[in-house]
Amino acid sequence: MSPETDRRTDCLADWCADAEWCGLTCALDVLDRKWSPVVVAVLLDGPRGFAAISDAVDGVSGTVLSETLDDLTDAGIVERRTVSERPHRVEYRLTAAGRDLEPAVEALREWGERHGTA
Amino acid sequence: MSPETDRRTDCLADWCADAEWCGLTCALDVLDRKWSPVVVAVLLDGPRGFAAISDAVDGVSGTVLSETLDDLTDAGIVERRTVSERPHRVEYRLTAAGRDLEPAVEALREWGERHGTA
DNA sequence: CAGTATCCACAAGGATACTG
DNA sequence: CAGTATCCTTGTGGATACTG
Repeated sequence: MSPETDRRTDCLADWCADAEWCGLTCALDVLDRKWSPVVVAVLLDGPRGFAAISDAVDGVSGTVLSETLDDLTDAGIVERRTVSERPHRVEYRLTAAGRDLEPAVEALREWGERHGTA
Repeated sequence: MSPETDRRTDCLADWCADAEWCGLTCALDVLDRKWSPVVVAVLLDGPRGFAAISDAVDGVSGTVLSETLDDLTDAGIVERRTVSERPHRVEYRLTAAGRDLEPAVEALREWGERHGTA
């Protein structure tokens, strides 16, 4: 009954207890934050600046959006590009791994369209 | 700038601010809890009792699993069936809406298999 | 504009003990 | 076995103010 027995040690999610659901838990770990999937969905339409994302994702605070983008960047899903301009601008775009999330995000969105209404 | 302008009032998620991502936010709202998607994944393999789910989802406490199943039941994703036996037994199974989550869960799991390893 | 630094509030997970 | 009732701790979101 040792919890380590069938645990995937190469899994990014530290709460992945059993190998059976490791893929799922890893994906969930990356999209753990409330707004992460929505941000990914926004960026699937193309690169955006901070303000554009903030506008598209109505309801998120600047602080949290910043943290969310940081986490997504650390996870290798989002890439930051600082544009040397005045005023200061930063562009966020999905990496290949990020774009690869499209089927999952799409599937979730479609489910919501079908079942998520009262 | 009224936040209510383009908000889908028929969306189950109360934090769905704009119609654009309503489907996605609704789905996320339903799978909001840490273990919800994993529980759904387990039940995609067929109906299970409380103990069986608890065993399959290694790492979750009884309290939280109970709450998770309650929420999923309220959301119309899981169905409870009490089996009149001794000792007391309860069976959980996915509803049609729950089974309809399979593509999304599968897509997430596949992404994790591809990208979620260190 | 694009953040960072605090501070606060609340929700959710976990442990334990108890009940039908 | 299948929960429910507490209690505790942490994580996360949000507001505000400040910096480059």
